[in-house]
Amino acid sequence: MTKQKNDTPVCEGKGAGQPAVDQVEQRRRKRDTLRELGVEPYGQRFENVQAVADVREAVKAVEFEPGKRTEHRARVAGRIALLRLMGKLAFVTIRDRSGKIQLGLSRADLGDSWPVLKQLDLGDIVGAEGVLGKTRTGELTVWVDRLTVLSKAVRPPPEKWHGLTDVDLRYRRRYVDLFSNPEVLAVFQQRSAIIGAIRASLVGEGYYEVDTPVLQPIYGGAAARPFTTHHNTLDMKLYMRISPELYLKRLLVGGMERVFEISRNFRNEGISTKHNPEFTMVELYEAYADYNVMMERVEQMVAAAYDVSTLKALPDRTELLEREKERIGTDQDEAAASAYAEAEHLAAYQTAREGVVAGRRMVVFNGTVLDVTPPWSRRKYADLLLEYAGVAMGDEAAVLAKAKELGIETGGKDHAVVVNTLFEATVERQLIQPTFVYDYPAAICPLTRRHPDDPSVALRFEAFVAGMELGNAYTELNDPEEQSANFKRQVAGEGDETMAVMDDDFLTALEYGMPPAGGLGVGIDRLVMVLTDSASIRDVILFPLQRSTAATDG
RNA sequence: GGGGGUGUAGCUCAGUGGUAGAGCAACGGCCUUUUAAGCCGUGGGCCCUGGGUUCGAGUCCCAGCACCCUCACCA
Repeated sequence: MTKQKNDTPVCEGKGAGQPAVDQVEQRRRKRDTLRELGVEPYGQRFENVQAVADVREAVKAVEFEPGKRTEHRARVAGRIALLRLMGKLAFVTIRDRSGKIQLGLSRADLGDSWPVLKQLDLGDIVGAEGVLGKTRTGELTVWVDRLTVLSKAVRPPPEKWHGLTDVDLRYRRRYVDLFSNPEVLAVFQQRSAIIGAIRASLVGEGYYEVDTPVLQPIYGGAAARPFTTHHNTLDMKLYMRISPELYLKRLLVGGMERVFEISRNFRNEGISTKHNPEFTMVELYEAYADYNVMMERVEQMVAAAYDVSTLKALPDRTELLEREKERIGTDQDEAAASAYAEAEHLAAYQTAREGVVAGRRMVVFNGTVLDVTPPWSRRKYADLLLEYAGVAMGDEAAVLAKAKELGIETGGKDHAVVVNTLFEATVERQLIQPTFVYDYPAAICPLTRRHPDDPSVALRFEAFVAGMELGNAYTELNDPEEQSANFKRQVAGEGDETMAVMDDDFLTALEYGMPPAGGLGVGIDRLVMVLTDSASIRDVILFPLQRSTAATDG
């Protein structure tokens, strides 16, 4: 749909009289008029700009007399969100990264610059300087004496109240989504803060941040199909990494005893609200630790991430929903069920807010209240399987019977694989509150040390939140013989954890001696989803993969 | 891959087989403290694409394309 419409150039005039001119053409004309007025429509550096939020903060304590101006000056810049021209006076609301502020412009103040105003449109970027005041209605206003055009937008922005809602277009033109939907911008600002907090948290524990290859001759560390590519000069087949694991462990061998990487991984698998072909993990390894330490690291990182994001987000989102509810209330035939759902959602926010007041770290995700305050619940894999599937992990007959009952394919599959499929089908979606599930069937954990008291299980845990896998961790296997044997089984295609090629160099590294260690990967995108109440992974990835690249136009 | 849904003006959306609609945005006019500003007027459409049924299709049928939800698959 986008292609067809946007390729249409200027609308042709129908019938007699004036030719019909589309909005882009109108704006181009205004751009030209600006040049005729001696105003360059694409400005340059605009110095000493204050963020709108900083302007507000600076005069927080000032007592304004409504209708009067003060001596406080402000210099701001942003995109025009609202434009109201009234004869010799205009109000222009601009938005920058930190918020909105109103500009007041009068012909008396602007003098010769006044005609410039008529050439401005919604979506243009302007700079303005003037004195602060409040209108009779109490709105903080910059009474502009100098107006600078910084960028003329020749395309009109989306409708000002609803913004851009077409999901496809929002992802394809994320830049429009970002400037027209402030809550989207807020999500990505929080994402930035969350990654910063995780980084700071690990650096504070003495971790080194490293970068390991994205282009790998041998892929490993996870069971997923890779994207393949080719290097021309070396005439070499390469894979985009599916995991940084095997490289980070080499660094443990090298003596970097605490390392982490914020790693973009690429998996050539299905796309869903929880899966994007490229996604971000923080993966870390800590010598002399084990998976119990890794549980603490998860709790610590999530707490750090929470502290920089949700405390701010909670009231904002509540306000947003209240506004939404109000809007629905005014639309007469809007489904009452929808309003009810919103009310339920608000109730969840209320509960979360009360929890926060009581000192808990609580969020609302998809309408469910989650408490991510450490410590999280720790549950043994086998116990959960017994509880939700009603079968003992070691009881092959019972596991098979239950799997068949649920329509799970079992033919020719390893017992551990059947067990895990059963686990995924019965247990995972029940794990709403943050939970560490530990001691997985050993056969599905080729990189994990086995339990010293029970070799059928491995020292691995996965972290679940809202029925979604958030992280995965092991007490790392550092025995090269055992690792070699596990790899051989994988290459042979056993246990559903296949590997294309043996990574001999990794085994060589282990033979030099890798310290015992705990290792952990946490899905950043999913964590951001939970902390920003985003229902789809595409809402926390700036440019999620979309079909068809032909949609761009001039 | 299965099931369900959506696709109409720049944006958000109505539309009952019979000449294509609203709000916002745009254009013209009035207006010096407005609040999603208002009032008067004007322009703007390959109704996703391709077939079919029909005297007549935005509407009904079939196929396709794109997106969303869901199930399946998926460390």
